[in-house]
Amino acid sequence: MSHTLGARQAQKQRTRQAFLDAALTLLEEQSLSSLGLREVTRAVGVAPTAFYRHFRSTADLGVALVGEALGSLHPMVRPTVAAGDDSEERIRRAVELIAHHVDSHPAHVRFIARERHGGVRAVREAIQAELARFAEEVRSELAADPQTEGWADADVLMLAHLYVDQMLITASLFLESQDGPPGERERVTRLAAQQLRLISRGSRHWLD
Amino acid sequence: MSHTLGARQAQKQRTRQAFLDAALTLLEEQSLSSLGLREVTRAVGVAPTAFYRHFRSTADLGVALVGEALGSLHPMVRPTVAAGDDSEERIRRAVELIAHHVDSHPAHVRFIARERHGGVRAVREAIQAELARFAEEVRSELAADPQTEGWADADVLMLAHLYVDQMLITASLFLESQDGPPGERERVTRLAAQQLRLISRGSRHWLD
DNA sequence: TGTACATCAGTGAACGCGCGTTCACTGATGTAC
DNA sequence: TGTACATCAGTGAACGCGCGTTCACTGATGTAC
Repeated sequence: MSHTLGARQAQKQRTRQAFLDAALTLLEEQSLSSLGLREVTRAVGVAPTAFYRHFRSTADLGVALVGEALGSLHPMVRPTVAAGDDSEERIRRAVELIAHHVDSHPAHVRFIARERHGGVRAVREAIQAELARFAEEVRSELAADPQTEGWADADVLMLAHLYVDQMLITASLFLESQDGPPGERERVTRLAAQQLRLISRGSRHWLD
Repeated sequence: MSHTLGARQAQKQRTRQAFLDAALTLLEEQSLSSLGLREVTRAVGVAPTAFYRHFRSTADLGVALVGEALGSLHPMVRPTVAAGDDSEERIRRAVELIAHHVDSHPAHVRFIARERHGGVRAVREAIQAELARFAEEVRSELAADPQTEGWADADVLMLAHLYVDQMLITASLFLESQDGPPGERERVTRLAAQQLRLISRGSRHWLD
């Protein structure tokens, strides 16, 4: 085992991760506000009291999940939005990137969509804060693009929010398409691409 | 009392409505998947068993709330979207209409935002079905507009979904602005108006 | 209008169950010398 | 390297509590004649 961490610390981290993974799985069928502490410890295979060695409450665990879930989403943000033009290739790749992310982290996407407006204040606020950071990052990406030259700062941020929201809506549609009829995924792909195109057109003619 | 309904039926309806109202209030602080049957009956002031005279479960009650909540939203849809141009006056009125709706039915808006991706399948599906109907209605409104002449049918529906989603995002932002700093409401008003303008511009140049 | 019977919204007691939290504990890991 | 002590992740028993659901009931309202 790693000497820099110590066997005890390493084991604790592994258990903590097991809590997060088990919770994420359980949250596919319910909301955080109804997730039970005993339910999670049962899924992990430890005593109920072990929970308190890692989290103060299920809400606390939820906040930790926000970091994990939006951390995995993070690398996806820039490429989705880079350059505001409607080059076919760029839009195609952006939508594919979202679809791929939903395929590889479906539980993360579901968690964020579900708890963004969910019943647990601390988690809601953590998600809003992270999404605001995303929007700020997208804003700075867009500001560097010649497309937004001469735009008011507030308008660049407005467009950034539009892209971030659109990204989440699309991710959520891909998620739902997983238990939909065959061909649903393709329908969502086309829909998302057309919506990005329309937003692009709007950007291109913003200063008309 | 109304002769056409009967005192018994009328009283039953009143109790049922009390259940819906109490549940909506309780759902401001939690999700449907953690709402308890006894919690609701306690709020109404009846015995727990009275619940079963009206609903099979809290999920069933949730489905009834979907009808009520989206019914109240319904009259708002058409005017928000009527005519795809970006006339200042039209956009201003649309945003004001949304803001007014959030002011007068905050609990309905919160319920829909929360449960749209929430932990109760039957409710999620009921909301998706109603929103699809909204989108269809918006589509038919847009199709009648000269703006969309020559558009593919799928693209008109695509734009309709964009408007419906935008409407919900805006409503949700207004809701959050209620416990935000002063001036937040005005910021949301401007943001929403600019986003509608951008979508309008995109529509206007769709066939370029 | 009055009477006899049917309906049914709401009651209240009872049930078994799983919940979150407390507490003193154990025993493997870490640390000081 | 070996020893003695400290730390602390995970345990297991115990608690009081509120949950959803069942059941036989009551009494006001509705209906038939």
